[in-house]
Amino acid sequence: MSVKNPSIRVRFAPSPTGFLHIGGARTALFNWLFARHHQGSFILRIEDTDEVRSTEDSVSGILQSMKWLGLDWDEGPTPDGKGILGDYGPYFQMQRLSGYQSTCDELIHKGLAYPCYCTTEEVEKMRELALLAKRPPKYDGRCRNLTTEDRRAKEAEGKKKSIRFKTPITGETRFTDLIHGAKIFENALLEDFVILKTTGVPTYNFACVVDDHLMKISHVFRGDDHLSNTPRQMLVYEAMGWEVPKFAHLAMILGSDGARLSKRHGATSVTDYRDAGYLPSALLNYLALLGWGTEDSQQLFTQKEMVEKFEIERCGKSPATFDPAKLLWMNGEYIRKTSAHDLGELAKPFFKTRDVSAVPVKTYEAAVTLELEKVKLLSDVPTLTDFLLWDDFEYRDEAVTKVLKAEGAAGIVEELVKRLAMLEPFDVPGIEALCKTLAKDKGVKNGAIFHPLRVSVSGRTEGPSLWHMVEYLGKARTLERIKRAQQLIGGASVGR
RNA sequence: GCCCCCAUAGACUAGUGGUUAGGUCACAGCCCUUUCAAGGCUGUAGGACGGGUUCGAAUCCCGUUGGGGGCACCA
Repeated sequence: MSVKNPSIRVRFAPSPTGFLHIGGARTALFNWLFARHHQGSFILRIEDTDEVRSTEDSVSGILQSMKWLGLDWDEGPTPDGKGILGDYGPYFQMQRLSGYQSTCDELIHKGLAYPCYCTTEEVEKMRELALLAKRPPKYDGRCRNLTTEDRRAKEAEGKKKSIRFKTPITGETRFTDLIHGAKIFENALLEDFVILKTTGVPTYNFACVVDDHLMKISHVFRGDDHLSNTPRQMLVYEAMGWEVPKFAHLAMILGSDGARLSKRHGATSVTDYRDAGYLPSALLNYLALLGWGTEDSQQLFTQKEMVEKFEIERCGKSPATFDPAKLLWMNGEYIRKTSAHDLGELAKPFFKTRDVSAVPVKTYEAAVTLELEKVKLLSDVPTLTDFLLWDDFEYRDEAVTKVLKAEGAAGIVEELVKRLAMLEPFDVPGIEALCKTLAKDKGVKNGAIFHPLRVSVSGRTEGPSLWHMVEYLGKARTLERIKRAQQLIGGASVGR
């Protein structure tokens, strides 16, 4: 791995309480782009302090999704989740408890944090009452000034304690956001928030700061739903006398109804898109455009270009609506840039009912080539190519009725069989010339030849270029298929 | 209730004081064409509203409205 710029260290810090979703992927991408652009380090940290909702499955799911997207990290758990990459590990917060504990002790020692013996119920009541009295629903700080004796008494009663941060009651906290500019928050609006739960596990706003400091994180890029957490975190940095990283709060991604993108908007996890047949490169490109753009509004980027051109300062402030239609278009663009060979390989897992690996590679690739321009999703490949790969396809009723049973079609098909059987070589120019000559001989329009031939060999009215398709099938298969079609026509219109 | 964020067409966006307001998706039409696509061309459609500042405002300031987020021993 190349030498990293030590002054650029960013991280993506998901909590493993579910799969990696689109919003998370976008945050990860922007961090990754920034790190790669500046030759810095991209760190993956798992924030698993929610002991109830965190699961190992989520961890492996997130790692897998990151890997699939190609967002490689320089530090963090190894992709299998078992080892450690980098010098600031472990990268699971539940394995870093001693660090939070000692920082917390230091704050208590400095008089900037204190034990609180209130139960969750008591605090909730406090908030309700405050709200009724039209005051902000805050913890009232009743344990702030407990004497040593008070504390001893509470401990003797066996009361559990959490640790709260002593938020300044006056003054303001200000910072400059790389995207939003100067921001000012009044300290008085903040409550004394819990930094260590009764279980000894840190809360998010505390663990995050401790780790970002310990891991020497230089820039924090996250969703702007965290904007109001930032002053709390800054207060902790200041209390500890630590250098504050630079912040950039990314605008949210919304669903079509304008609400934050969530499960009720349909597919929202990265794996949903993988399974639907999207290419990671296309997803990434689309996500990059959600909240970021170049001066010339460039749409398609190679990964290299994206890294080169990405600038956090060019990120927009306003939330962006996720548009599946544009993603689909973009995926088609990426697929058309993929070679038939690669596309074929990528599409193989999407054949659910047939064993495509039994098809000769060349045949399969040739079939994919014929349909390439129609593929938008990898999952389109099976339905687009199955009638080219296997001969036992169904003739569509509508195609048979409309085209094969049309007036004069039977005679044309019969003549096609005769002439095609004698065609040598059986190639595109030959087939085309043969069909056109036949049209002339019969005194009909080209279409009167082309359409029946198409349906005869494919069972459908739409498909690849006719000549190329027939050439691909070869003489034997073509004739077999036409004979099958003739049986479908039956005697009804023969000779007319 | 309080705090915060945001505001260019249906969607993503460019443009930071003087532009015929540009690009992309979607939509419509035309061309290409045996079909379906792909591609090419053309088109419909846009600075929420109200006040300022200024010779001049999408662009700067204030307000209104609308949308979003937060106010946990969740992250």
